[in-house]
Amino acid sequence: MEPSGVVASARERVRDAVRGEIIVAARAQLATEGAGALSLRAVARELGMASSAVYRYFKSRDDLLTALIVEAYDSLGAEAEAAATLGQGSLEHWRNACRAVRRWALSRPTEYTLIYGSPVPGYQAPELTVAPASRVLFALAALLAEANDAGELVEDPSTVLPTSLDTEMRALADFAIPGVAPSIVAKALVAWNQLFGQISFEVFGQLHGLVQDTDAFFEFAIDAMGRFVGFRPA
Amino acid sequence: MEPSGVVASARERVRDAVRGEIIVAARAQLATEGAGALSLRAVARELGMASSAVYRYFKSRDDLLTALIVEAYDSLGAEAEAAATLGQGSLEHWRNACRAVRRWALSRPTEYTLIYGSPVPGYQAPELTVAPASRVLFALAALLAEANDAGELVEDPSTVLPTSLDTEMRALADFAIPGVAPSIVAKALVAWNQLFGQISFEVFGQLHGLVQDTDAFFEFAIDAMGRFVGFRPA
DNA sequence: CGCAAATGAGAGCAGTGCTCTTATAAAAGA
DNA sequence: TCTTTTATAAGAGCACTGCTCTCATTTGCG
Repeated sequence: MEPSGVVASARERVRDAVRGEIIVAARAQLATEGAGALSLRAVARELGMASSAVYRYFKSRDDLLTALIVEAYDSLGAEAEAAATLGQGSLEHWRNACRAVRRWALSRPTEYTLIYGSPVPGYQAPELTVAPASRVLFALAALLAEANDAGELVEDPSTVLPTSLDTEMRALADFAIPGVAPSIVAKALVAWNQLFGQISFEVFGQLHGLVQDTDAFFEFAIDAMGRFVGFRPA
Repeated sequence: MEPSGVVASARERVRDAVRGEIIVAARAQLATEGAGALSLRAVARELGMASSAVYRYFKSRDDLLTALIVEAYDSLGAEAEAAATLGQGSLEHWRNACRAVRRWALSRPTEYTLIYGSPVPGYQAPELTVAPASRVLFALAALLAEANDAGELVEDPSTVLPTSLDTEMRALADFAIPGVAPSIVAKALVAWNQLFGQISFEVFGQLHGLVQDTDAFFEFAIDAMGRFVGFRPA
């Protein structure tokens, strides 16, 4: 009999509870041990169950990893979405969104590593991770669209795109942020890469010895990149 | 007896040869299997020797990993250094250096992942990796210094730094690129993060479905960021 | 030539992901 | 209520991993 979906049977509820416990334990182990060192057996030990029992809930280690990845993407996406409407003016919205992403990354570094670091060896992200993975980008796109509607996005006429890129950016704009100029879309993508590049470098320790006041440097970067994209300062 | 260093004894030469063979086999396995899946036993099998014998040459798996990392850093550094003097004008030098980094990354993705992706679980980079890791950054710094000396670097007076960042960037400039304005140093670091952020996103597949013509997009980015830093177009 | 050092091979330990069979508990049907 | 079906748990086992030990062999140097 197919479960009705909304109303969960007693068995289903306890099953979901166990699933949740496994995920919690796995996340704890992830935080302490690191991404690829996530061991199903260790999680099982932690929970006092046989390793084989865990396979009733996750058919493979990658399956468990996927659950963690989806959770991380969703958590980060929610933070970014919430922050993208804070403050006054588009530039401040942009900055707050960036700050939210960084704050999340620094508070949950192993999970940031999981989703924005190198792919875990042998792991292939399944289809269902695509949607949650896009949330941050969509939040930034919405930000862009609002700024454009409010007239707070100025286009630099000296920015020229080659035709191939122009048509691509135009298509991208039509899909997600109608009305925004192709050159601004391209710049926004550049800024997006900058944002995650900088956060990754900070999380992965690549800034060590170069920059001490990472807070100030980050503020400088998001301000500069915000203006680069075309946000008009309030 | 300490080996004289320059002249290698017969034993030392064959030892170095075996070491080299192991590294080659390891790199091959790295390329096919991925970063964290590098197995000492597998490379031993490949070379037809017992796994325990490999431990005569590398005292741990991390030790072998370090050798690969150093080799990768040096290879990338050499490419960047060579490219940073190609072409006419600072902006073109900058662009060629960026192109070289990207070309290297795309041609050796697993090794790029090894050095710029998430740290391998449980692996702690030893001190001796610091120097080769800095080569790319130093190449870019030299580029900046030359551009500044040639008067091809213009400072945007509207760029203001907070005092803490100003002193830091000034100290950084004094150390590596004397004469370059603090605001330009900060912008160069932003551009550096952008460069590796974009390349990482491309290598890790995060650009999939967003940008098709990654070549054109990269050209746009390095041109835009080059101007952002202050390189005067030739 | 002989000796000491370097090397190779093998066994073994503790760990991993994963699969299989067997036992048990719980829900569903008669 | 009793039986049957189904989900879960447990354990053994396979093939693999990094790494350490011992023991035999080779090899180069004095």
